[in-house]
Amino acid sequence: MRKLDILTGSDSGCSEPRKKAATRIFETARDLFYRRGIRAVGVDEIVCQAGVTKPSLYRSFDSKDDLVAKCLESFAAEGMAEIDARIEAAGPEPLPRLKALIAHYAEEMANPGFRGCPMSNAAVEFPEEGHPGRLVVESCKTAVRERVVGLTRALSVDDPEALADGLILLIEGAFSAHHVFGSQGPASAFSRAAERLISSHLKV
Amino acid sequence: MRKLDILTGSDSGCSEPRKKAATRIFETARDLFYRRGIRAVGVDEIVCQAGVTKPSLYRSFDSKDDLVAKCLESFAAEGMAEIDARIEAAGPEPLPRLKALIAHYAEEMANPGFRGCPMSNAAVEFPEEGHPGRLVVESCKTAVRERVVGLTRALSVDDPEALADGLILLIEGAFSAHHVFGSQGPASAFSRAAERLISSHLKV
DNA sequence: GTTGTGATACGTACCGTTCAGTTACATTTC
DNA sequence: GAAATGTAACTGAACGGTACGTATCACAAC
Repeated sequence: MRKLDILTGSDSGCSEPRKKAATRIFETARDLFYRRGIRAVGVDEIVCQAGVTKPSLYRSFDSKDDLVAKCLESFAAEGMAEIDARIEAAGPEPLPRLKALIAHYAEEMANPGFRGCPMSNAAVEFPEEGHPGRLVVESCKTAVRERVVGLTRALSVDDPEALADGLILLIEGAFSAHHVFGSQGPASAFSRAAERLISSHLKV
Repeated sequence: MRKLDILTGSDSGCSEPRKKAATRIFETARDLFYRRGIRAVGVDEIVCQAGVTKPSLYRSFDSKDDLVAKCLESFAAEGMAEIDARIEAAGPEPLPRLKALIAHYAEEMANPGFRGCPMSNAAVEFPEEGHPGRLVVESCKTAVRERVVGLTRALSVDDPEALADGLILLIEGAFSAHHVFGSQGPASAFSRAAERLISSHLKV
């Protein structure tokens, strides 16, 4: 249980005395897994690019799968914190909160380094039930779905669950379409489609 | 160029005299790649499950990547033929044709063996530009996008391109959401969301 | 103030396995 | 007698993973 403490790399002061091996490994793995895919990246490449050695990896992580799961957990926590912050910043009114969520995803996809959702990508790479990484993905996606349906239920719309799921389809679709078409493809229609879907549920 | 001829395995008659090695390899690879992922399946497993040997694989295919690309081509051709047939069967009216396309995807996702779109999955597994499999994916997705935009342009709607892209987001989103949530998740809202999006563009 | 000593952190070198791909040759099938 | 396939071994690289040696630092003892 203490293993994760080391990942923070809290050196408290000093002039960048080179991060701890575990931290370097973790950050490098996160980057490589996201950019190139998880199965496509071997542990040798991770330690090489992190400037450390393999035993350092296995001292801090039980296995590659463990490292994968911890990276995905990090992605999930980061993503959830971002959308929660974005929703809160939109104030108390339900509609602006929902639109803030849409805007957040639209901006995220406009980032130059964007290469889809790390969770959705992992779900494709690990179809086998029970994979440690898959569990993280499932709980994260479920949490997001609950956030969205929580927002639509606060709205005065017909069938808020259907609206929430429709919006999730648009979000996931934009993630996916980005892989093939980039940000100028169908993903560019994301915000407008989401707004249309919302208003079609609103005007009853 | 003759290599593909063998894949049809046209034995013309006889009582199932065991298919040709290339055919068995091809069909087995298609199945395994789709069910388990491309990177997760090795050539040894393919030839083992196909009941053939490795030299037979490399006599018919230049490499694993070549086999991957040919499998993806097959998926693409099959998919395109299905949606074209479905659209044609819907008659000459543009709206029923578009709705037939939506219905097709909805039915496809209801299949028990459904595990997302082979093309979209491959795009996640092979992010590197220029991969032989990726070229197939890109041309296929582009062709589908052209089909959809062709259908929406035939409709009297405002911004048919935006409608087409919105529908593509819903389709891709349903593919993607299916990986995590199965057919009972957000993907179940696919048809209704598509209909709402279409009518929101129609009533102008 | 130098010299033990133990714990932490890390690297060197290697393990066995699996990967994609190949070879030479024997066997089946038509 | 070709053409297609199987047998059995192999290559070299990459894979995930590990036994073991070494550097570093804190804290003590002398």
